[in-house]
Amino acid sequence: MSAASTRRAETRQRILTAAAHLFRTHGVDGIGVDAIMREAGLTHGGFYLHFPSKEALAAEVSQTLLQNSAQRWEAISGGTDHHQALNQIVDNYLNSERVASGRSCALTTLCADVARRPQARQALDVPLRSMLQSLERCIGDTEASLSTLSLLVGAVVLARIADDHTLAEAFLDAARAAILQGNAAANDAEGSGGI
Amino acid sequence: MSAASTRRAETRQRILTAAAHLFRTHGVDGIGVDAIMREAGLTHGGFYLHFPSKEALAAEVSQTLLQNSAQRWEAISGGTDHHQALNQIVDNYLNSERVASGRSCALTTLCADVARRPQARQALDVPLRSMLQSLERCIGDTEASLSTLSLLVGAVVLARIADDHTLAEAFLDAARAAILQGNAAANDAEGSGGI
DNA sequence: TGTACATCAGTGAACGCGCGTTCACTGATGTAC
DNA sequence: TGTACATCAGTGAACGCGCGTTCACTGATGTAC
Repeated sequence: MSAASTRRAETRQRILTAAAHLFRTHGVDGIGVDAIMREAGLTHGGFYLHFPSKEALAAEVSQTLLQNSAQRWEAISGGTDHHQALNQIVDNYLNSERVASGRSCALTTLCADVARRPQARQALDVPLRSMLQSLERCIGDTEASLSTLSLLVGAVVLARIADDHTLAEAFLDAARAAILQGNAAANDAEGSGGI
Repeated sequence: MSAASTRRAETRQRILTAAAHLFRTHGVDGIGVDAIMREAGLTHGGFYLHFPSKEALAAEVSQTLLQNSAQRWEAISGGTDHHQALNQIVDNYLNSERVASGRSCALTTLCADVARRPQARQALDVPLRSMLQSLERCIGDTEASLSTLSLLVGAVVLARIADDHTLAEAFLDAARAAILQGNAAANDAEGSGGI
């Protein structure tokens, strides 16, 4: 039983991985179950042994992708150097190679698909709040963590939309500068207030 | 000829309007030519008298929607009171009713569709740069206008993704506060520097 | 250790359906006389 | 002003195709004796 169920879980994972890649590249409505199963090395008929529907798969893929981000942020923000943690999160998020190759955060690659799917939106609630919490741990302010996440997401979305590579980079650079400078200013204010 | 060509142009416009509504609601891949033509009060066969393909329609719809935004911003930012102009742009952009009803900026409703379509991305280049120019006229700094647009776009994208209405509003409110406070700080710095 | 059977992950044909696009046709409008 | 004809926007059937989902079947693996 154990060996069989392990193999089953591995197959399921292979489908999730293939779907994550193809959904991010083509959008949920831009790719079929058939293509996903082929990328996972299977035939389409077996899909329903692992997932009740394509919609359910879309929700689970979105959730899994964002959970991964959330866990990484939690690990990074767990240390003592909050400034360095924020730096690491921001640099990783705004990395232009990741953005250009379509491996940027699920919030930016699947935003439209998720916004239209109540099931997927609900599945993202927990990891999204977790990411906000990690940011808040770094920054120390709730409102600033909300606007910082917005800035990160918006910069990547715009970099993906921008037709010109230079403009795309400019969005990423401007966001990085705004976040780090904004946070430095907040630290200064806090520092001077303390003295 | 004039009356006929006017009617033709009106029909074309009706298709564009219907497509804008349905693409924003369901995504480009989530709605068919048939449904668009039905919403425009026509049958699907006539579509190709007005557009060479569905892809071309998607590009033109995206461009038209963003051109409208760009023109509004240009008009608003054309006045003398830059601070009030920025206020107006931001309040209009982050309006929670617009966001909730799916009538938010095309950059946030069609972002994924556009990012995947080179033709649409190219069509958005001019209006996107125009919006940045309008922001720069209000704010007076290139980098700040890039990060301000990112903040606006990101907040709306996240508000659309957020499953909880309270969280959605929080993203919009935090972005508004960050932009207006950031701009006030920049004005202060400029003022003190001048003296 | 070897055989018989049960389980069940995976296969691939088939389902009804909607897609994007084409095309022969219709019928209202505009022009020529 | 009235008639004959040309134009062309719009119709709707048809094209091949891929979609999401179902299901009878296969065949490898695991269990019982």
